[in-house]
Amino acid sequence: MGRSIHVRRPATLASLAAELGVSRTTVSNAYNRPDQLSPELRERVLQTAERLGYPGPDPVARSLRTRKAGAAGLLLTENLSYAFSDPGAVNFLEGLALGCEDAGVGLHLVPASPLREDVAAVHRAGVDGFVVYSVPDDDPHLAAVLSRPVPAVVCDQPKLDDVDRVGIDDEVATTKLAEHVLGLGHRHIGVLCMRLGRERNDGFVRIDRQNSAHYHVQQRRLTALAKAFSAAGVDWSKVPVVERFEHSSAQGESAAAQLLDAYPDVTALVCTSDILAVGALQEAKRRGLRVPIDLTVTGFDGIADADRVELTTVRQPLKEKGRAAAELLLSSADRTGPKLITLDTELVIGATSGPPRTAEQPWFGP
Amino acid sequence: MGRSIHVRRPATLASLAAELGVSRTTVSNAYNRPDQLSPELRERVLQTAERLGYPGPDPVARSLRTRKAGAAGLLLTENLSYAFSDPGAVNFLEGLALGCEDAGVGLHLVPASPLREDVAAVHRAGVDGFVVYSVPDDDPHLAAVLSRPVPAVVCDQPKLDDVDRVGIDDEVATTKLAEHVLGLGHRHIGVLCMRLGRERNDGFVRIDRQNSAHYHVQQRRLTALAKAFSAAGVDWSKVPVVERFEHSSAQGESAAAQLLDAYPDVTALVCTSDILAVGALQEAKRRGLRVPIDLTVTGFDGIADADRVELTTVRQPLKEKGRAAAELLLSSADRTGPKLITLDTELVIGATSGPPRTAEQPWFGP
DNA sequence: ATGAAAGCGCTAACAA
DNA sequence: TTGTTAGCGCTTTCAT
Repeated sequence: MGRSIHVRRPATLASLAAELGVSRTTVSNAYNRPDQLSPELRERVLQTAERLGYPGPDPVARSLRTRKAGAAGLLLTENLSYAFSDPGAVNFLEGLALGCEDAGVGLHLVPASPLREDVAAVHRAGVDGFVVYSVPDDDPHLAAVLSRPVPAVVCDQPKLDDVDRVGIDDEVATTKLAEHVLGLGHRHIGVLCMRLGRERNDGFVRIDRQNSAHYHVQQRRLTALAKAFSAAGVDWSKVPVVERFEHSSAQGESAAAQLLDAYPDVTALVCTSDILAVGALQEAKRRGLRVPIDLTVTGFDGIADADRVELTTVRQPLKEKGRAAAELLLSSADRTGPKLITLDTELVIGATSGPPRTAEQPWFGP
Repeated sequence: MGRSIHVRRPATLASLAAELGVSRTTVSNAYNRPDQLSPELRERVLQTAERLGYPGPDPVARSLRTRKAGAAGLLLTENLSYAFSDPGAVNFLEGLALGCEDAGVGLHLVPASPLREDVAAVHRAGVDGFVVYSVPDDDPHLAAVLSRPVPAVVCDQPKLDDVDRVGIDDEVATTKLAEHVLGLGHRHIGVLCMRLGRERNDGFVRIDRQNSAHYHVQQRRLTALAKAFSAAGVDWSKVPVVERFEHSSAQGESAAAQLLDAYPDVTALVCTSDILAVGALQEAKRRGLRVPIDLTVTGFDGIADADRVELTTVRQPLKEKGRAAAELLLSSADRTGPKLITLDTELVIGATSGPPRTAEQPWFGP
């Protein structure tokens, strides 16, 4: 299998046709429409191709001609490697890959680093459509995707009226969770959330920032919490909310520390992601707080680690979301109006939530 | 951002040029060489583009012209979703994605399902090169990749003389591991390995199959074990080796069961992957075998789960392998001969290996 | 069953 | 600074 043969692209479909003394159509047919020519001729074409080192029709030229790239683009708001390091993203992508594979189309991960505003990569991608995974509404890469004359499907966020989307009902899910925590009796609650905007803001979040968040999912979760808490008589403006730019359990740890330092009377930590919650559990452990006796911790997503630590959380069908996104994208040609797919979620009550230790509910410790 | 504007691709670079009364070069320059024309003209071009709904130069046409796709292809031997479900693959891909992103090139996952021999997907991919991740030497997709006039880099396997490769020294690593197990005193050893060929063969493996394996990595590990065991006086032909086609801990479990049922006197299970080893540990637990007192279990790879269960294993730098593969591929233009990168491995002695409990070698515990 | 003609949309010399 | 000229390599009516 010598690579040295291919030093310079030598043969083309045209040169092969010339060599054979047939038309280019015939050679093309030999590859694309075997039934359109005699088996003998086809064999002769293929043999000569082999001899000349002709590697078959050039995919790019073919794409240009057919206006089909045979690939779906994927846009992430994070570094590309996030696709393989964040458990939620990995699950989503597994489903997406499944869907693409079934349809025989490739999955083109676009190198849209959030650092350099390299929108060019979006324009350079030879794809038939894009899946956009959870980006802020002001992401320039998103704008670039939407400016391209190919269909797009958004997963989770942002909510765009005229673009297909697959997601969950964050309000319903969050409300269920909030009611669970409130139902346990918690009234001193702290919240840990993921980034709300493209600029780094590690720390407490005021109401105005919550309301102007560019990450719709986080915003909706906070809004739902605010609503549920208020309904239970908790003054949302007094509920501490700590934001973290990076999504890692280490950041969850530090966020929990920051919150508990400032609000030691908090009895429950509601986290808008499992990763953050896992970090919060670490921090609780470090402080000698027993979960859920001294502190209730909840997450969101339902990743494998959540199961492992028996986290109380909302499980969402990440893999199915990926599949649905693929199907939505690949069927978008048959449709006219935008379509929205909302998948179900499930409240999972684990071992990390319990009633608070209050004066009313005295607890006789070890 | 109405998508309805783009019902039919209306504007092209040429039509835009015509509208503006300038040449196509000028429009092209407005996008690709801003310094080659006056800012005012450029602005006028961009404005008119906006007005006409011209989405910028078509990426495919540009690729055809420039002979650059701006993407690296990835070929897996498994379903595409394997890239996101196998921990080892995920780690490798994280590194690969990192490397691609740094270079600003996309990562095109090729839908090369092992079921349908859909080699066409390889031919359809508009990429500047391929990374081939751990495939058998007789994989038709691999042949398709090598037939294309673009560079290729193989990760791990197969070993091809004239193709760049990044891998580890499986023989050295396996030998270290074998010597550790032998050094503990084990002489009744069983082996669990991954698939050795493209056809399913779940069960015991005879020598001839070991020697004719198409998965070089597995083969080399077995060979190294054979050599080390023989040197220690263990008759390799009597060492039971169980193969599993699917790579999952459930399969590791059943493989361990199969082996222990037939060879109850085995005191150590050497597994050629951590995943299999994790399954073996499960099975040991199910049988009430204490590890490492009743049974020693070792793995290979160094995935996160291995740490979690304190597995004795060989840690290989999976992420770095990905990075190295990207760098190798993206620099292959500057090189002439094929290049081989061999990364270091580390023997990690965890809590799953210990001396055997035998009559001949009484052991005085801690 | 095969061939001729006509581009797909773009960029890169080179010239002006 | 801008335009002219030539393709990149292929597929696809339509005619033979």
